Amino acid sequence: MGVTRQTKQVKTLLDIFNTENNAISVADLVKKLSGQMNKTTVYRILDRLMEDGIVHSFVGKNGLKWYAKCQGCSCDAHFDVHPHFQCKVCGEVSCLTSSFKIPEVKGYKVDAVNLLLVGTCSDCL
Amino acid sequence: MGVTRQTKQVKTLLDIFNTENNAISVADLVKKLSGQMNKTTVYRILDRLMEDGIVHSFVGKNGLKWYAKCQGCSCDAHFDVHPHFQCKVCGEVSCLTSSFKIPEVKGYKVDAVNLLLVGTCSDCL
DNA sequence: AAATATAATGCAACCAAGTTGCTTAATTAA
DNA sequence: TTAATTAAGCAACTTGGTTGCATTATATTT
Ligand SMILES: [Mn+2]
Ligand SMILES: [Mn+2]
Ligand SMILES: [Zn+2]
Ligand SMILES: [Zn+2]
Repeated sequence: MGVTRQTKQVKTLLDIFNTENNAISVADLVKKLSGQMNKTTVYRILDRLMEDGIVHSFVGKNGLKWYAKCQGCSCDAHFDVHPHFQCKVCGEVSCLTSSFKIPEVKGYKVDAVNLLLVGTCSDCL
Repeated sequence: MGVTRQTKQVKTLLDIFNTENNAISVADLVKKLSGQMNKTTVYRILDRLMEDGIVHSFVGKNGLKWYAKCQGCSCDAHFDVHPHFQCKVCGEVSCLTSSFKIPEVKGYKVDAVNLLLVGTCSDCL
């Protein structure tokens, strides 16, 4: 299990994910929380929250790690497989609700799919 | 235009991409070529080769940058839009020939798609 | 075959993201 | 309230990637 103690820092992180609709990069979190919390703490809490199925992570177009809140996941399995969208203009990253089928590739066994759409979001169009 | 002079270092890089079927991470290239070539040079040549449509780049599942040879691209446009596959066992990354249609998302303008399949390759099954 | 112009390399220093080991503090249970 | 132990802080480190500038090598001109 991931989080076992309800520390002030865990509450802070949970609050951020509960009020924020979009995904957040770890780098941004560390910056935003500098002074409140050590960056090592941020990384470790995110790890634990992911173990618990509270958040999920993925890699953005520049190789940075992003986190977003899960919808209906548990510590046993991450169910919400979905694409992500990254806006080239404002930089915002969001989870898309549209599902997609895992493509079959002959000779390969596909376990996970990372689908990142890059373009311009509705606000920036 | 990217490459204008046929230096020893450029030839070395081109030779690697012409003999290697799979994608190569920049980190691996820098390691493999250490002693032969400065890492700054590796990064800069890769940039130029990409400008010329000779190689293309993408981000692997751990956020590392990978390069692979293009098929039929020019300095004007990178045409070969395709998914990539990363094997969790041996770590190899390869370009998939299967094409896919760019998904439409209401309200968004999608310019590029990064599709990375993660699983087990035929050698490791 | 020099001389020239300048593209490209090497080097060192730097930056940013992420990790590790260990000490100290805070939460929870007894 | 004490004790057990999870979790936070801190500092040092690692790795991938970038930048500025001096030097070298390529291609072109004379
Ligand atoms: Mn998501
Ligand atoms: Mn490819
Ligand atoms: Zn936007
Ligand atoms: Zn494999």
